[in-house]
Amino acid sequence: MGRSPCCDQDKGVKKGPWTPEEDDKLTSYINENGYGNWRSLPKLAGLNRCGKSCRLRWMNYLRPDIRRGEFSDEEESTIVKLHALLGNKWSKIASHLPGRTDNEIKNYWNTHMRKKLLQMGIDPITHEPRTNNLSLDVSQMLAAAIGNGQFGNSNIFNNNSALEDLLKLQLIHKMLQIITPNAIPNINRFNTNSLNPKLEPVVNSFNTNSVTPKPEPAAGQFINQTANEDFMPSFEIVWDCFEDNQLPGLVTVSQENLNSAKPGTSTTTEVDDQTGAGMMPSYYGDQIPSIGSVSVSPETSGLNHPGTGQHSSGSDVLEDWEKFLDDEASDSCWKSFLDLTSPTSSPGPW
DNA sequence: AAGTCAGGCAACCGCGGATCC
DNA sequence: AGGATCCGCGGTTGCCTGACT
Repeated sequence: MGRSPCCDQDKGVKKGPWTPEEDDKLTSYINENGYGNWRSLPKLAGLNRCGKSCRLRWMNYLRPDIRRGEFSDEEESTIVKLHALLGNKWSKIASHLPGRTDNEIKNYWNTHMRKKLLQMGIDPITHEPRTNNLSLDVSQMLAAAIGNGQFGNSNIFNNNSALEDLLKLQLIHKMLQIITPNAIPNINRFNTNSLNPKLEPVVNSFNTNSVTPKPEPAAGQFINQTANEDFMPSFEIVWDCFEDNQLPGLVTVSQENLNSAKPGTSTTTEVDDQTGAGMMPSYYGDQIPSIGSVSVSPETSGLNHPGTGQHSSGSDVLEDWEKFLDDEASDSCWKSFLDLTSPTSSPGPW
């Protein structure tokens, strides 16, 4: 009845780092015979190892199609998006990155990308800004300036990855919201391409410039995002898997950037095929994107309402902002921005 | 030069679903 | 049918290496 004991129960099997000799034995055995039964493989290959260990070594290191080395911007972008969609499903994420292993992606995420997102003020778990939503309105300086291409040749977008650029842009936007609540347009989507960054604001329902105005809340009224539909902004949740390439609460990466990760393939199709379209509604059911998803009057912003819990979020932004300013590249970014927005600069769009 | 610390990564561990007997 | 085992996955550990003091 049943099977013989698992190899885990074998006594005296070697553990720890693999030697080149062991690698050779495993590689040559699999090259000759293939793999299938990992449990019996070590004995047949002449290895004093657990089958599990052999499988891991082959899958994560010895496989001929393994691609090692730095992750490209495109790969990073893909990982972030897939992680936002799938969570810590490293094997599923790896299946979209040819040559990369789940273990490698997991390690890369934990050591590099998680840190990077945190520095940018993004929660690596929820993929939402570690801030709350403050009132936005008026000047549209950021949106208009970039929309007019005035930043097109500036240093605001350096030779960073598209992801870094987008996250920095988002942080600037968030900071401006705090500095001048009610003065910055709500922006749902940041579209960019590597050469000519372009920002397309999706006007919020409470903006003075709103296209489809909705009733203002009473002064002092705090809006519950999910409970009060009347005050729900007309934000566009258009993250149809990868159709619009929008991270929840984050930014929209251009299709061009995404496609470049896997030329000639449609990421949207792949994800749909493997996860099913039904995944998205439940996802959004629990995690409504926050940037641009809520608009409140000046009176209802966290800055004016201690105790709403929004202050701590604001200080998070300040911390992130300090980190951002510590970044050398930010210097030139800020200069460009301040030059543009100072009274002595050439007339802006506002 | 030696000691300490932190980051990166390969490998192990434990769990759960799939499969076998 | 149900217990035993396999397989794959995600989380965690621990070693190695380079930077810093």
